[in-house]
Amino acid sequence: MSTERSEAAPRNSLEVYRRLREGIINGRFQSNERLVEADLSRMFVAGRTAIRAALVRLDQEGLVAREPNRGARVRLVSDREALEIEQVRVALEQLLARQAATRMTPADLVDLRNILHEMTDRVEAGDPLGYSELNSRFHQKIWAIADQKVAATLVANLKSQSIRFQYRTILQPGRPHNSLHEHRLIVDALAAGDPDASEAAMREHLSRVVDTLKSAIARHQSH
Amino acid sequence: MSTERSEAAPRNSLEVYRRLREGIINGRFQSNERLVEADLSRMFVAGRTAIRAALVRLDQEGLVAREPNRGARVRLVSDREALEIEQVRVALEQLLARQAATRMTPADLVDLRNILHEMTDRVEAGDPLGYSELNSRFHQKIWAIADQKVAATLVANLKSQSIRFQYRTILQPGRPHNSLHEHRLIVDALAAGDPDASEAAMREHLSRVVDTLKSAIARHQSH
DNA sequence: AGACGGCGGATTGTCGACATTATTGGGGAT
DNA sequence: ATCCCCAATAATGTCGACAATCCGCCGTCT
Repeated sequence: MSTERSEAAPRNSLEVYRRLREGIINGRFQSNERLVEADLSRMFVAGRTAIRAALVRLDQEGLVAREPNRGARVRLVSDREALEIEQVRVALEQLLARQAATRMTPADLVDLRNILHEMTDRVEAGDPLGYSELNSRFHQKIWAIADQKVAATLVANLKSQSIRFQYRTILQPGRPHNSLHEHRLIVDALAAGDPDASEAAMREHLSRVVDTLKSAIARHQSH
Repeated sequence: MSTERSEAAPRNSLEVYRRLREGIINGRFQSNERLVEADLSRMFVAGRTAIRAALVRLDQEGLVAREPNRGARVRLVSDREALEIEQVRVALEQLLARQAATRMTPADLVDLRNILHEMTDRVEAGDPLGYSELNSRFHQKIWAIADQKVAATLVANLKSQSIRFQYRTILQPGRPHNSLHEHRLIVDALAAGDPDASEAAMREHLSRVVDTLKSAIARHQSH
């Protein structure tokens, strides 16, 4: 099947890291698939040293699992862990929303409202994928406003780990409509510059996401 | 100065990683100190490959900073970043406390109360270092009860990064006494199995920690 | 037939040498 | 005297080869 997954040669190990990461995130490497260093060394043209460095990094990042003398494989995140990750995300995004409320500028507000309008269009057009994309941009915009590098980095990492579970929540019937409304409430609270309200709105929103993920997983397991 | 910091030879790179990590955390390598691979290779007896792997890991972990072609150095966390880290910790420990409240067993409660008693002793004995140690055990116990690996791992990592700032909060006059009271309130809420109250108590407690850290930093900067 | 033990292929871990890149210090020109 | 350029040096980045380890397979022994 994967006769040709190779690409043009990256010069340095940083490039290898980026490509491997990308490959894992968008599913070109299947979950739990073995990552043999020699193979990767051929696929990307770099030597094994570069591969090795990339794998160590991805291991620490939680995207691959490495067992001593037994090699590396794409890390499979269990349903249980996906839930944990989402719960942590709730906690962190609450913090970010709170912080963002105290730092909003009029320009930021315009940006958020614009994203909101586009989201409305996507919902009306029945385009869940486009909506999902905008959803990401919405949250990232809030991270940027909050200006908390530590929290933002952690959230971004978590997201890359649980990305495969994303579709399970987005594709729920009626979910985009509700989600859109929750986002509006968040923007209103941020616009008012109210930290408590912003945190609460974010919590409300992401708690719903956790709930739908929970039920989606439950349904998935009963099959 | 550092004529002899070397130790017995570790065989594998995992051991190198552990020792280097330990060395950074308890300050045997100063903040911002350059970490030259060849030197480390001699200090620990492993080859440069092992050192390299360890550095990559510690970089991803946030304990060392690596710039391409310019080497690695012990990462210096700024005052600002220490505050961010502590704020993130607040958010995560709230989640952990909430979760712990729903999972408490009678045995867990006994353990927590025991730690509390020991803490009382330390405060009365005027032993802030011993108190600090128990404080760590207290929180770790809650992490264990909560049984959320993702959140617990993140908090532990954050702690290792900001460990140098710890003493600034502990050594404030009157702080241990207040801290002890706050811990009692946390245990009470957990004993009642009340998630909201537990989360609130933890938030109250750690918010105070953030505040004292904030003022300690402000005082430190004015010098 | 089943279990134990050891051989062989495959894969990771380690090392030393070489290539590449930053930095520093000196020499020459203005 | 000052500035700029270039060589010398030191450190990192990369590679290929070798050693150590693990896994599956096969034969043998009970």
